[in-house]
Amino acid sequence: MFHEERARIARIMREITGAEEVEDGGIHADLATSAAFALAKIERRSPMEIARELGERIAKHPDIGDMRIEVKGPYVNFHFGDSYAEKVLSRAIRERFVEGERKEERLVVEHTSANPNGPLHVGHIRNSIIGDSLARTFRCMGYRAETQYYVNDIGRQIAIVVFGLGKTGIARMDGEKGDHFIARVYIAANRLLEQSEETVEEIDRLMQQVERGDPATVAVFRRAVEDCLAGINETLKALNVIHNRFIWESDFVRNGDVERVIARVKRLPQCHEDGTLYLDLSAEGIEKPYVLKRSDGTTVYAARDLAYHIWKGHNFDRMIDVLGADHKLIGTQLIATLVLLGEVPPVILHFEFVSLPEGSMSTRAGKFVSADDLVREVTEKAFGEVTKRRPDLPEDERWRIARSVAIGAIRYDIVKVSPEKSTVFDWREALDFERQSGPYVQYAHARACSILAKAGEFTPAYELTNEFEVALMKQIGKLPFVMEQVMHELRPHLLAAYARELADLFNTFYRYVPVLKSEGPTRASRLTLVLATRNALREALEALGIDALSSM
RNA sequence: GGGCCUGUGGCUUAGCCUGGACAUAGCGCCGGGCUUCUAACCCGGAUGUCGGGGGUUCAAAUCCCCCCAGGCCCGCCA
Repeated sequence: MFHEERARIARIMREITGAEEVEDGGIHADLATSAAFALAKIERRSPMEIARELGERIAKHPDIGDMRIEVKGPYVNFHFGDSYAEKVLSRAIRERFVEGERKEERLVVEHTSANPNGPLHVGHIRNSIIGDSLARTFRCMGYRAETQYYVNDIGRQIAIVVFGLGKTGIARMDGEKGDHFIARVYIAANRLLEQSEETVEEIDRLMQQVERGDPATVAVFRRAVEDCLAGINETLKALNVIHNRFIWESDFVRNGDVERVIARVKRLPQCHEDGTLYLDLSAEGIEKPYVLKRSDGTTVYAARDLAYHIWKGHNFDRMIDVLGADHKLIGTQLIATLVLLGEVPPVILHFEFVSLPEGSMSTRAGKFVSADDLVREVTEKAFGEVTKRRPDLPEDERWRIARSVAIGAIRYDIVKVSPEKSTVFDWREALDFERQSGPYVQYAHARACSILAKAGEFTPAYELTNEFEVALMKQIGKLPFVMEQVMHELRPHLLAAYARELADLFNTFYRYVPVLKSEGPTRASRLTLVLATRNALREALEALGIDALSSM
């Protein structure tokens, strides 16, 4: 595997030069080092001369095996030896390719956690897709990763919904999803809110009642949140997004955790109570006060979030939160406070906003493209494409494929962009199933499956005879390395790029290298390569939450 | 006004943290390829002041400083 070879060179470099200087060889080699430049400065000799000596010393190292060392100017290049193909392919054709031994570390990935005041829109699902892909990658690599949706069921937004349910007279339509119904109520309630100040007081009163635990109010809140959440969950399921648990914010109020953490916070010297209860974190470099209680004694989201994270910290070894860039300030405040309390802070992955061509999205203003609309449109387009290509298939089979293709297109389209980039939602791109897309990768997988289905039994062999086969095998060998990178850097888009490159290489191989028509050990080797490719594609797609179709 | 993020061919985008050998790919454009394992495919071509300016370095898309443009945040919302 690539990561093992890389680690080996790093070790050898460390022994010889004292620094683990290894880099990707790009088009020149599998791995390379430019350590000669740094040494040239210290030793005051030419980098070429040093590279030459370095190359000789590395070549003599007992651990170098059959790796070929090549000195090119100031660079020392490493080319994997003949044994590499068998190392990679014999491993990749196993039932589970990347998964190593099971890790004991317990992870919790919190993602989506959208307020239950309407359906998920194309901004929310960026959170879901990044978070779900991350959790899946951890699981692929043998970690125990639980995903949680933190349900804000007692915030101001929900109070507005409850108020609206009583005042607007809006009723749920036949067949309407709960989340879409709640959104209509929420939007209408906000209109009323803009008109009079008394309504604001009414909402404050609702929030006080629910926090006190007034049974009637609690029941109305609960019902509204459940209706909305049922709709949201349906959307998430359609997107292959899995939440292991929904954690209700109000539980931390009811079980006393919130009061307990407030009591602890009060003992901190940074805590102040004048009107509101807040922390002055300016010594931590945060100028904005971190308010935990309103002047009417009710808690704000921050207080409940603190309790939630303390609970997570006690039940998991590592916490990862996926949050929008708008949560950066509050995220820093949360982390600083947890540290002051001697608790474990989460690692927060922030992603930048998705906007519409006409401006930013807003549930309150009713300006958004819902995930449900997106899924429906893309599925219909996909159904058309499937029908065009496979008119022979029965209709339900075509719909099944279309759904998988649509989710592949949507998830890939979103996950492929680095999280720190803000994006503008574009229907044309969302509906594109061509080269840099999920369906493109799914298609490569289906082609591999098709060959294997026609091949019958074969004994694995590892004799690669041309550049197409070698390039493909090398890309397969990188999958564990890429997944490691995704876990360390919390950047699932790297996996999307990897999968696309793997599909590229396979498609080229497919075009130039006949498999079923070849014979003897060549045929066995090519089938081994196809099987390895299928496994690598399958596991990469699995980590991206995209169905690995065997036919499309 | 302050903070964080972003700025790479007409459009979208990788690389930036961890500086190195001709800057990644897609769309679009031009030209080819289905009597060969699914053409949601493949091959070739044109297109780049890596926002601008300084600096550090043997070497800068990558590090530092300044400026410009866009997004987000700066609530007793979440």
